[in-house]
Amino acid sequence: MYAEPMSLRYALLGLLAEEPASGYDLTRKFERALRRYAWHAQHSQIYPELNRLATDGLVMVAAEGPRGRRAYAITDKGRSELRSWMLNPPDVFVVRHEFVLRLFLLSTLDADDARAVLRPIVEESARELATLQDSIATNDATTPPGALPAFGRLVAEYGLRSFQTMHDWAVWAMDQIDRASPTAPPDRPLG
Amino acid sequence: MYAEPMSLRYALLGLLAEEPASGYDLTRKFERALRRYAWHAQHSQIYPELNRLATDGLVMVAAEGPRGRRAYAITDKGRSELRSWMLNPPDVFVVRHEFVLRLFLLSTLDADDARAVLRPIVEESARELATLQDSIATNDATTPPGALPAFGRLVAEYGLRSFQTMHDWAVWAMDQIDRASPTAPPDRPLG
DNA sequence: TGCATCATGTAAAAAGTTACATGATTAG
DNA sequence: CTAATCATGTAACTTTTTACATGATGCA
Repeated sequence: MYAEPMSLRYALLGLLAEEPASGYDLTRKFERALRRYAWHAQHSQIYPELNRLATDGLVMVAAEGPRGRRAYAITDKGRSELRSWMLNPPDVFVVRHEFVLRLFLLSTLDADDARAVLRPIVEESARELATLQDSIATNDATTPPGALPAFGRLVAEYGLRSFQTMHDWAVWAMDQIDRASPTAPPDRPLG
Repeated sequence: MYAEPMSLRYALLGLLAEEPASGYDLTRKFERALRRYAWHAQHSQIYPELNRLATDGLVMVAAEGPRGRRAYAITDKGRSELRSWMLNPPDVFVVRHEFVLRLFLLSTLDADDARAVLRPIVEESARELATLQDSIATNDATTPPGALPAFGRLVAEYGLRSFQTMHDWAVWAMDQIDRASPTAPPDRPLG
């Protein structure tokens, strides 16, 4: 009876609920913050959608700047639509995760190829983890001790834990493969 | 210079690398196994793609059955294309995860609404976790002890750890919100 | 003055979803 | 005999990507 996907619409509404932004700003937020974890959208999709949101009265032009810049702000109507979307999650979430798809297909490779796929995952997730840990530490240090943690902190924690999980899993998986079919004779100490 | 996404193509190739299957079988595999974790595709997308894969010589009709059923098998060419795709991951993976998007937007809600969003996550991830743990235990029990673990086991482990992470995080997040703004006066024991 | 970045759009093509359409086989 | 499931397709529509297109501002 009803459709209700259109996550892009709510992603934009959500970002504008945090603070007013232009299409250009929003494009950068997707690229920098959302893309690797949650959702992506190009500017060619964002600008038309902002215009539709404005037509529907969910956002409004809050300020104009140089080079035709238009900063949008969410309206009360927009805020209420966003809230109702947030409080009514679907039964199954849309998931499209090429990394996990590749995990599923690891079984099509032999042990050496599988190791070659896993190795960079171990390395990159370790790097990613360190970066995140660092930026969280910096953030926590600047927050007054004992004060309420900002919501952004919750997302950061989720990202941190997810990378930790990925890293630990990849190390474990490598080990499983090594046990099943060692490349070289294991360098076993005496005893 | 080159495009190279078309993950659906490789998802199909990968599933067919495990065992021959019909479009109908593949549709069910997406629905049952891949959809919640990695990727989804409808039969209306699968059938045309299988025909294209056959035209390109990456798969072939291996068997015909009742009701016009056609079981496809991967060819050597298909296997080699799949391998090269697997060994050449992109710099950034395609990610589209409505659940995580909603996490990002949690900051647009007040504490009560945020709790209302998190509560079902805690409950559902716990259920999911129990189901997965169960099916892994059953699987591990039927596998000869000390034998090489099948690759499917690696994916199952990843799923398990991911749900555990989600669950633990959601519990932690609820607690953080409670600390910042308790709903009712905390039922604090004397002392 | 020239280059990077800011800033917004549209058009064409590809990918994905929903709806329409049809028929065979099998188990109860 | 009839309902569920197996089985494959196409059409219309929506969403997303890639490419085309243009110009202003600020900094070195």
